[in-house]
Amino acid sequence: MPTKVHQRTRSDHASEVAEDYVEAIADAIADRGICRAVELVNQFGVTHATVNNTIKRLQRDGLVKTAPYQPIELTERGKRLASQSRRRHEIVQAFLQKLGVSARTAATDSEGIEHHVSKETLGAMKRVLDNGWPTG
Amino acid sequence: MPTKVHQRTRSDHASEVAEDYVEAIADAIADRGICRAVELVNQFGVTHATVNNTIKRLQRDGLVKTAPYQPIELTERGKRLASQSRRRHEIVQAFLQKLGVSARTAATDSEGIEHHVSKETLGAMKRVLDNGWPTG
DNA sequence: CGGCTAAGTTAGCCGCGGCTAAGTTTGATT
DNA sequence: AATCAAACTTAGCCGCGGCTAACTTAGCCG
Repeated sequence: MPTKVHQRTRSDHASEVAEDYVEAIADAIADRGICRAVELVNQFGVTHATVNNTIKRLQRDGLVKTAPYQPIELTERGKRLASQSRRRHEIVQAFLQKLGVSARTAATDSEGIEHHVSKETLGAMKRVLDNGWPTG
Repeated sequence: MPTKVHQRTRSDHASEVAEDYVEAIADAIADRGICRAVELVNQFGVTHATVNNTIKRLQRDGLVKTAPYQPIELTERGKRLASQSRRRHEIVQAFLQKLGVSARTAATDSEGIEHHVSKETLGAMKRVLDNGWPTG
């Protein structure tokens, strides 16, 4: 009876790594105009080879476009995912700080939490930021 | 210059899968006295083979003990991890509900979030549950 | 007791996200 | 123009957490 529907083909769902990468790429482009792989190497603390593999997956999945030895750019889908992720990230981080968590911890925890927050929960956090704590 | 905000020092941490498994095993033992692999198969919606592989890793890592065709038991370390995970899970879930999130969503989101909540953030959530919302 | 079924095991495969080691390209500086 | 260091690519490896397919064991029941 457990009806175990195996929905394996979840190619429409970007991984957490994908979200982290497009967010970082968008930030780099916003800050410095372009994004080079070495910036991701530094930011994520992984090797160049790993960044390369990941970028290839993101390109295959239609989130980034790049060519050998060229800077990394985002596709329209990539840009959409990046701004979505960034918005979630900002709301979670601000919410945690409003909760009384230190800025440093809020930054760390929001990194992990942002990928697991549903629309409903995000809305509840946003409401707090806009209107204060619930039920007076 | 290199920001290197991201910390790779999670080697001492059990994986999220490990935490989910020991939590489920502890629940099964609490509810029915023993835990059989088929319960994990049903609960996580994965195959028997996958449960087997995972249990082997957990045994290698000293979290569970079992023998062929025998029920799954927790080691002391496994029990400690389970109750820790369960406590985190409960606090996060209750906090989300207090935030105004539906029970259903709180259950889903807390599953993902619990693995990324630091001691400090958990403490802040607990404080809210005990003493109400912060700063008057 | 013999069979059958559910539970468990084993072997082998895959993609992701890591790594090292070695080679290639680029671009700045001399 | 030649060199050199930094950036990048490629090849090959690993462990995790999934899977299928095929097999073995346990235990219930006729």
